[in-house]
Amino acid sequence: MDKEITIYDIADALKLSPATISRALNGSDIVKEKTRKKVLDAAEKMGYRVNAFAKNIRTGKTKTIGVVVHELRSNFMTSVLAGIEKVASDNGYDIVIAHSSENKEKEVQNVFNLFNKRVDGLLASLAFDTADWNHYKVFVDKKVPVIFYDRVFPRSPFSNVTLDNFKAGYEATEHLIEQGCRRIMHVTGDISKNVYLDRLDGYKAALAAHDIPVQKEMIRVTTLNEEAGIAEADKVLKMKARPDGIFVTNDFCAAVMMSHLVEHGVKVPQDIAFVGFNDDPISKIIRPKLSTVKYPGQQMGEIAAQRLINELQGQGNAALESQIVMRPTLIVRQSSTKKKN
Amino acid sequence: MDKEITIYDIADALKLSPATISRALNGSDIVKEKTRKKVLDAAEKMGYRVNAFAKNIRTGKTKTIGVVVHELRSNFMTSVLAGIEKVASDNGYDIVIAHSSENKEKEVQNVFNLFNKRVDGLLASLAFDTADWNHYKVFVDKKVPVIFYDRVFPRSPFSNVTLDNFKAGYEATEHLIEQGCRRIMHVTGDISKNVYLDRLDGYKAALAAHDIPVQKEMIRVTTLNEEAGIAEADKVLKMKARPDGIFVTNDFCAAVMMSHLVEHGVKVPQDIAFVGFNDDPISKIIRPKLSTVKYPGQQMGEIAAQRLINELQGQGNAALESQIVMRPTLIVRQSSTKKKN
DNA sequence: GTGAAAGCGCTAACAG
DNA sequence: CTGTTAGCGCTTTCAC
Repeated sequence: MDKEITIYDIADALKLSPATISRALNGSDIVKEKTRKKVLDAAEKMGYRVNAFAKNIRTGKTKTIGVVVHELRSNFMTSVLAGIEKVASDNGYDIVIAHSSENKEKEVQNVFNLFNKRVDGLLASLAFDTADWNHYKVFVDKKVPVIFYDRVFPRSPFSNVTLDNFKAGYEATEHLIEQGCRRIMHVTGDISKNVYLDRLDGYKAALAAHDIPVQKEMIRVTTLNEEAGIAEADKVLKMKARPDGIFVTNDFCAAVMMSHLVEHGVKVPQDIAFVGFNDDPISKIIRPKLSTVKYPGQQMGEIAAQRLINELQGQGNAALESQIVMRPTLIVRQSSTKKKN
Repeated sequence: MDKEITIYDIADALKLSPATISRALNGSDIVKEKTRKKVLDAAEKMGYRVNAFAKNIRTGKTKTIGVVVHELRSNFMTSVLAGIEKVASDNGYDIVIAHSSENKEKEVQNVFNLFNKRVDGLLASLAFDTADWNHYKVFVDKKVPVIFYDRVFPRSPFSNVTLDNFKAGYEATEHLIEQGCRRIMHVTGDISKNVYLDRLDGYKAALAAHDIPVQKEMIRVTTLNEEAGIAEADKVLKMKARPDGIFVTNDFCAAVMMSHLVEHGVKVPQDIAFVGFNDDPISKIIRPKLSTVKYPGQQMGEIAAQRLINELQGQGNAALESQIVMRPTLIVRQSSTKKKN
């Protein structure tokens, strides 16, 4: 009961050769239908399980794709993962998740780890402070395909799947303008990341389109965590000329800021309108409910995984569609509704 | 550049035997210091990377532990994972995470998957609707150690690490009683899980200790999601005799209920005091801030992982300490503070 | 259709 | 201290 069953055991039991067992198990079409059945039955009955290592060592393939995530704690990310998992398992691939907790060191370590595990391909989203792609070079060297999703390198030779962050930033900002805001603050994250840089550009473009000057002091680059939310709220309270609208690129941070301001007598949306980002559950629970930008995480995962698998199976048009950009949706709730309909 | 470097290549280059290379690479102490250095240098220079499969197939060990999580989306869970990761990597183990999204089918599939991947040991927390442990039997049969954490089987032959849910339930309820509540509602999850059953028992015991009768209609078994929160809040609104305190075993659901009630004119904590569970970030953002029960996720992860590794290394006292229970802390915020100090 | 045999990269006796 | 040798379980020519 302790010993593993191997194809040799099945071969012995059936008076066949290991080669035939192997062929039958792998659905080779040159084995007689009757034999195949017999083998499959025996395998089942004897409790046979492939030894993936032995298989991998021979084939050089692992049928596994690695997924590097920068953070697990978000709704968006779990949706993306769900999408990846779906497509992967539909195509017979396993996935192994490595999460870097927004930490570059960990990301580097994880990437090497996945490389050593010999994943067939890699899907990755960058940690907050990842600035170079040296650690992905091993994959390039061995010609193991890598596709980035969500947080990608601004200008890199890799394929990637992203949200249209520019458009998202533009629409969120324009929405605030349409609600009558003129002094719009933008609270965002590290703009060396495409994600935040593009949203910022969208914000600027929307202001420009409506002839509102961009003011440097209204653009706040922060860590987007709880402390940052409180700190920024405090700064707003101290401003002589407060903003009348704030676009924060993260719901959690937006919620913190908003609560803090409300607690200090600011009326939302009347004094200051708010728009967040992500459609996190928190946006529906907080009062006033937070307007936000939603994007299709599950589909992003599905698309990224499908492209990787296509490439693995040699059907890749990587060169033809190396950048895929997905469209966001603005969700308007009370926090930004100054005008009643 | 495309070909993998093997220990044979190094052996050839250095005019040594593969065995010596292997020994040097694995830090065996019977190899001469000078040779070891030479080998390590060469390996580095030639770009050698172990082939984990070849290694695993020989040793029968993968130096990998599988982690089954019922849900990733919580703060608590990511803390647990961080703890597991820390201990694992300190001991030279990799971890592979499989998440079941509260879905039994997926859990079953993940467990088999990890089994096939030949993890050396398993840490698992059960999905919402997992009721039997048939899928873990393969591990038992092959004597691969499994330790459950957080969500465990109420009465099972496995070791586990849990929160003292009874105590948590007791303290949360007693706190409400001390604040003057007498009609205390308990909103919780599936009580076939230890987690919820024990909290319920704690709730009942606290009521009993204060001579408050337990009323069946005040105990609500729900799914603890958003819809459940709204539905329960609606039911409360329709009650002739409303509760004056509610203990919800999940912060998110508590927040939803609370918001909904407040929106319908209920004053929190004056009319109804609230206590949640988990110390989720949301508990600090919502107004009034939510009292809650916090527990040490990171330590739970560390302890679970350490115990598993001890067992793997034959230092296990599994029989002696098969159940480890961790102590929760009640965090009092505005949502339950009826009495001012 | 099936079998025999070689070998993937590595480790673990057993010698020396 | 180092080398020789024999597999681990599987796939894959090449024969039959």
